[in-house]
Amino acid sequence: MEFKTRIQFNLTPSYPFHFDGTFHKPSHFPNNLKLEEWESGKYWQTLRCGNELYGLKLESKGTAIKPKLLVSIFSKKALSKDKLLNLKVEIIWRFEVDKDLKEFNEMVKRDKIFSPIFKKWLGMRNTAQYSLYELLIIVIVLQNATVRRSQQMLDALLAKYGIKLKFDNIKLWAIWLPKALDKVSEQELRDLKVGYRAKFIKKLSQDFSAGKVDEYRLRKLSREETKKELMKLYGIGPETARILLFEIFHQDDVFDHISPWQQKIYSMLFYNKKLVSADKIRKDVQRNYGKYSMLATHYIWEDIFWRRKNEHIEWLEKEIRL
DNA sequence: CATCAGGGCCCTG
DNA sequence: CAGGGCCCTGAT
Repeated sequence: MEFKTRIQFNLTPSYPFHFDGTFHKPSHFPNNLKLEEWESGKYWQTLRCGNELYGLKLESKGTAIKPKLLVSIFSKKALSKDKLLNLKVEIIWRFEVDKDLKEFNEMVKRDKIFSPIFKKWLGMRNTAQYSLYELLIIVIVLQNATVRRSQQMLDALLAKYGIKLKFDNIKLWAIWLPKALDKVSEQELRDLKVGYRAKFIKKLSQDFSAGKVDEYRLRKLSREETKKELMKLYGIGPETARILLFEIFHQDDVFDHISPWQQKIYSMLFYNKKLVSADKIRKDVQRNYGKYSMLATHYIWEDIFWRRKNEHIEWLEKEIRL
């Protein structure tokens, strides 16, 4: 499928703004059938907004003092005014274009250990690249699996049910709509070697297809209410809910659940020690960064994965099991 | 060749 | 609320 119709507009992000830190998250696992593409100053992804699919391209324009985003939206046919307005609102929300980082930046400027890292990524946002359903699929293939296996599962699912979209001379994949799995049996999903996750994917897709989950309503709830609603979903426990709260609902303080593999990486990052108790890590991070505990951790976390692109970090390689 | 844990969650007792 | 089971893979 190719989208050739294009409409462009500019957005002015709140200052300061860090384009590359915002639109490339090196800690995310790379599967082969790509959902997004990035190079310095440019970013492409397929974009789900309601039941519609678009191609999205973002480019860094303007200057460091006056940052600007050039947004290009590719679609099958010309967009109505309403849809365009909706998309603008959605893009601003998803990528935190308007985020007020003043208080956060003031706080981390005084950080005794990590202020250089916060300075380096000044203006970075935590983005919601995906719709709730899309990220649910991704986090489910992450559960109880090594990175390589997660890649295999997502690739297999995309190859069978995904949509290959060409726009701006680039080919990317998009995750199917929930209703596309209406007539797909649990066994057919199992045949893609997703194991017991087939049941999760099937049930979740049914619930979304039946309109039982309203992402836009959840955005308006408090953190605790949203978490409660998410945990009701079949296959969604505390860890998955935490990821969703941060990466979809922009809750900056969800540093409550620390899994064993994260504990090992945090121990090295924060203390340069092999293993610090999860309880101590949680208390220290919450005390140091308060309502920005997850956002602050996100900066430090992504920074080490950026460094990994150019240097070999022995202890990290050991923790990233392929 | 077997055995086992892994970017968790569900279900049972 | 603790513990077993779950799918499949690659590591040992």
